[in-house]
Amino acid sequence: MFEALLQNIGEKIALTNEETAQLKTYFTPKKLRKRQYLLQEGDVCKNLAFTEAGLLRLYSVDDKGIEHMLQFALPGWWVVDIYSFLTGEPSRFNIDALEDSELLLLSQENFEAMMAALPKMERYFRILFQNNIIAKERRLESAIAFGAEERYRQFEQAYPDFVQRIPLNLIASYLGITPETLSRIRRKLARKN
Amino acid sequence: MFEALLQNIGEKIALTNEETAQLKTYFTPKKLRKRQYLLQEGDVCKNLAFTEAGLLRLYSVDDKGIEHMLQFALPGWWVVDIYSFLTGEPSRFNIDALEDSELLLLSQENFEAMMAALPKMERYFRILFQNNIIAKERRLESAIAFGAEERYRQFEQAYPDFVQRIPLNLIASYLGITPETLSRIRRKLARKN
DNA sequence: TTTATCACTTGACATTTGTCAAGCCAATTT
DNA sequence: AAATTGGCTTGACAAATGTCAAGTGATAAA
Repeated sequence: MFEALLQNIGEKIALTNEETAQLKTYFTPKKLRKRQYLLQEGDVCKNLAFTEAGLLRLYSVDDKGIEHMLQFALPGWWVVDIYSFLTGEPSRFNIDALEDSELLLLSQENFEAMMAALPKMERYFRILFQNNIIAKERRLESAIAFGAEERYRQFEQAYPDFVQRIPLNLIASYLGITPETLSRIRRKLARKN
Repeated sequence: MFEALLQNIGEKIALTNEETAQLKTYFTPKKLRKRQYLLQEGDVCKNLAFTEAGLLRLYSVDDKGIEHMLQFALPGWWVVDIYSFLTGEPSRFNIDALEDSELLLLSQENFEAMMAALPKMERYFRILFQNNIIAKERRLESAIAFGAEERYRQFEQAYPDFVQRIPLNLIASYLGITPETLSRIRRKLARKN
């Protein structure tokens, strides 16, 4: 139930057995069915969510009803609308499950209690935020500096797991292109090899 | 010399006069001339840099020698290659001055000493990182969900100062379009009003 | 088992954006 | 003061990507 979370934390900081036992008390397990919402736009995002099993997506819907994938969350990944979480304002995003999933939820109250009780976790989250910034910088650079084909190649290289697990129409959206364009790119790349 | 920095910090946390005096000791002032590098690709980014006056840019250069603007820094903004700063690896980015500028530099060593001596600054930087993530999420969404014209309109709205201060060819690069396309978009928008 | 839906691909055509070249004007350098 | 460079715009054409429709096969629902 906590395997993926403890492994993720263990990669960044060392916790004693007592600390680990205490840490678990701050999290609330939650199961989602495929297509079930964790967060719906207009609601406040009240939890940080860690993915223990399954697959989630965070996306927005524009004026025309078109969905734009902004993030996927495989096991080992956190997913949250950080703006809504921090400000308490209603979110512009949706989070739902692409497969039946198991999450560990951390409310803001518990987040702060945990930080107070386990100051090592400040370091864990600072590293997490920093890694998040680095990943976003890479993705931003990809988005503005490269065409669709190169963005797909970089995506395949960075996230080989994703291409197996996630529908191509959602990957296309994540890359900012249409499914037709992605299909043509894949055909072209397949012919090159 | 520290006005913009202290104002920026004061917006997020409260420091006593003693703490403020101590804080200043961790920073090294630096002046850059227009076009002078702060960071050149291949070098390690050793400092967090706060912009007291002037204007900087952070950019990469691709295989074809084309520059891609990733960030601008007006007074009140920090600029750093966070990956290189944290890992000590050579940077893929460049930082230089678009105008004569004054910076306050914070080395990694001083960064950690300051955190130890002034734990309030953990909160300041956590808020900074969080705000950074939020801004990048907005920008990513803009990049993948909207066409060039809409991205320019959002940029104008979010950063009215930038359009006055920054050459249009650099803004075009930041938006992931060519100067010609930006020029046509501006002409079209001017005709709508 | 049958029907419906979803994911994916392909063709034909439209739109957006890029490339190249040229010209103008302001700013900078000599 | 003159020459050079940089910033910006515009025209003509090319390339990349989007849109719409149709078809196939797998998966899910009835």
